[in-house]
Amino acid sequence: MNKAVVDRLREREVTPTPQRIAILEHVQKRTDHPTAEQIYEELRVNFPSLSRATVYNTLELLWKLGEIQQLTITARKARYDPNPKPHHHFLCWKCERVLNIEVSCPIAESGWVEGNKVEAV
Amino acid sequence: MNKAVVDRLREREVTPTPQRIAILEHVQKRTDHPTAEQIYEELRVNFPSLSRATVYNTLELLWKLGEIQQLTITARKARYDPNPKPHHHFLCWKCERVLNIEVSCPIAESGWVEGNKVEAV
DNA sequence: ATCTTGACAAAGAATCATTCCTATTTTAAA
DNA sequence: TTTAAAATAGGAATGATTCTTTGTCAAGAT
Repeated sequence: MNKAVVDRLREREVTPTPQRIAILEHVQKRTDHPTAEQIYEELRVNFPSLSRATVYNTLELLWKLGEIQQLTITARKARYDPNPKPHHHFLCWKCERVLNIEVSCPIAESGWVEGNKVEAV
Repeated sequence: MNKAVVDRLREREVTPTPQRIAILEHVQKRTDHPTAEQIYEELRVNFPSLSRATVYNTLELLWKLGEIQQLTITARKARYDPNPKPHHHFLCWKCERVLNIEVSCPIAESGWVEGNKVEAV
């Protein structure tokens, strides 16, 4: 149980349920970019009653709150990143791993393109 | 029946079937970034025997051949672009349209990042 | 302390894009 | 033409995600 995570949820006026705390803590601990299914499988070990739907709903909620980021770098499955700030990624087509990459990008930095607000890169 | 398209397929040692010709011609004509389903629905009007599986297989084939590009900018459905060269896109979350954007990008231009070959941006 | 209300979660059904399978048709080469 | 290989049609299967229903829990009112 992580006080910082609990406080963060309260600030956003979201009930800090055990499920939400566990999911946010878990994503924040990871340095890879897990899928919803991977998060579900790993949390299930110590949280057997956890439901897949709760994982999907919570990831969506945390993304909407700006606590985490959803990546659509792969065609079928979404991936999640504990860093909500827009930044670039690299997907290896062989090993399927996703890496953060540092590249200066005028669009990510300005947050605008052709008059449209950029929510993600 | 477009001779340039037929020749292009022959060059790649791929049988220029009516289905493949129709699909490649169709994608090349479009300036938006259609999904496989959209391509299927539109071609079906004049090609009623066309199968969804053929559309999927052909788009995959044309992508592997480097004739078109598959985009994974949206989480669920792939989209296709007649321009096979890596370039950047903008997705509007309201209208779902995808636009090409011009932005100078060291990664797209060099084709490499941290020792890895970049196949798409 | 008990009751009520609303938010949350669990479980599994439903959905939808995509892939797979197989019988049939088409193509290209001999 | 005949024939073997390649390609297609049609529909079933798959898999990620969303939806629906039912049950549970917590906070405030009685």
